[in-house]
Amino acid sequence: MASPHPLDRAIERLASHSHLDEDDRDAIRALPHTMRNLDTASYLVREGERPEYCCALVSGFAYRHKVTGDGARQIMSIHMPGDFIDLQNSFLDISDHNVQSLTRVDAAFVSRPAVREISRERPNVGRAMWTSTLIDASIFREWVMNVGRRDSFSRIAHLLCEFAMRLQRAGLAEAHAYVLPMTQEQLADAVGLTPVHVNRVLKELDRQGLIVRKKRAITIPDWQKLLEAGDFSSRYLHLDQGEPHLEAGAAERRA
Amino acid sequence: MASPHPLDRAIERLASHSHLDEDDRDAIRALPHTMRNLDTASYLVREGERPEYCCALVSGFAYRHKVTGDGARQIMSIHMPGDFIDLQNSFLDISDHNVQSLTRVDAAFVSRPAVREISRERPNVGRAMWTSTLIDASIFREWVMNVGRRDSFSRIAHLLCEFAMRLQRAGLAEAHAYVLPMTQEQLADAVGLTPVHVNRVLKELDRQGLIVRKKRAITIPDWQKLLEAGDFSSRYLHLDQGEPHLEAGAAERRA
DNA sequence: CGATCAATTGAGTCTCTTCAATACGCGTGG
DNA sequence: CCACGCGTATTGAAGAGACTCAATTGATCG
Repeated sequence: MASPHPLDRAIERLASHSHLDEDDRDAIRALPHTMRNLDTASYLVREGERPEYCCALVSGFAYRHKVTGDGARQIMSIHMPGDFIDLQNSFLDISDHNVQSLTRVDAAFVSRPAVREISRERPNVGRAMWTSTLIDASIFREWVMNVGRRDSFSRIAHLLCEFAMRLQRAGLAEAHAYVLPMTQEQLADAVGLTPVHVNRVLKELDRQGLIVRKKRAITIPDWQKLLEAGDFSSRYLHLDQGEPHLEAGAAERRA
Repeated sequence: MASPHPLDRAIERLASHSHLDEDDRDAIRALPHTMRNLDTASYLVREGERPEYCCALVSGFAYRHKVTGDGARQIMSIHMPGDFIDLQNSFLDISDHNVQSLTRVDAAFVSRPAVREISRERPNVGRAMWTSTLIDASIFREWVMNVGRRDSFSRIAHLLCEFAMRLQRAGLAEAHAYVLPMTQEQLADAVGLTPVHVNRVLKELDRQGLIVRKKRAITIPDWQKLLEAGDFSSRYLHLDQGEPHLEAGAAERRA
């Protein structure tokens, strides 16, 4: 057991869906990187720029977003410690969106060429990174549906479920109690609603006993009920991914 | 110049953003595959199933979609000849969405193991495929924004622009005149509106002279005006991708 | 020439937005 | 320690965009 390395959490995340042997892990740890501590609302990536680095979140939260021609913002994903944020950009030349920190953040910046090289030299690593971007894409698809076809109530419930589930999987919180690291305005931009309406829906979720709020801390008294309210199924998170001996049935049952 | 091969169009698509040498192309052509001709509305992939094949569209159109708990459908992308449809699934075990044909379709089915093998054995091919899924993901992000933050008018205009642009890039139609291969109901499911409202918006786009309709054939008299109406910028399609000697400025200028 | 599916149109309704005011929480400076 | 300021959250009232329901037209096909 080596001493803790800033990329360990990210490595574990990759390993949770794709096989990595000890050499692969060491190769990732050996990736030249610079650690940076960033203030809230710092840009990690800017739309239209040519990113030179991929980065992995070590602590803190970040979000991906775009802005329409008339200034409306849409958040397309939220990221937490252990997430690689910019594998997207490792092979795309010009960034098509922004990534900004939601809180203070520690991030490890790895140069693009280094990422490209490791993904070529170490097939396991390349595959793990590809898989990771495929799971991200699956989450985008779910968000398209969330924003396109669910009403405000389930839309917000759904986001709360996803966040809970992912935090738990990452070992960062219990699924039934966590702190949502964003303002209601940001929440609104994530679900395609106005902050005012988000406020009312949160109040209603609370009133119906689906969540309990204390500032931004959320407690979920009855997970099952929130899942139903949010029309949430974790399939799109591909949590069972990479457990080859699991029959399809087992994955089904997990709901 | 070999005789035409069903995968040629897909190969050209990959090569348009990632370098492939003659050996790489031959390797793709040599991929064992079965051609299938499918009726309209056939499933190419089903949510919850364990896909055994990746497929490339040779002719016809298809779409990706999911269905909410109460039966509302959301289309998350539309695919055309030359698109690899299921690289997504090459490394994800359980499909998180459906893919269904929009028209009659010819598709080349390649086994998952074969795809995984070629992507490992031939780094150029692996990289091209990865890049292709990254571009798909970029399109999903744009759709999140389209559905989340644009009103019905620009939302539909945006979709019409995207489709025009992609058809043109694929050499399947002129950008200013093409046939939209879907019903208004499907269009509605793609933009998160009702068919009734889509009908009204199309009528309005027509009335304002942004499009001319003759059945499902669309003509665009003034491309610039439609771009503006749809708040459309092609950046997210990453068309300039893989032209390494282009400075950032050139990409900027393309709008 | 029905039968069927897609497109179109009208009328009334509802979710979510907009505008606007107020309350709350927290850090800063006096 | 309190006052002020600012960002965030909350609440009310009115309006608008999109939906629902329902009927009609049009196109295609056996």
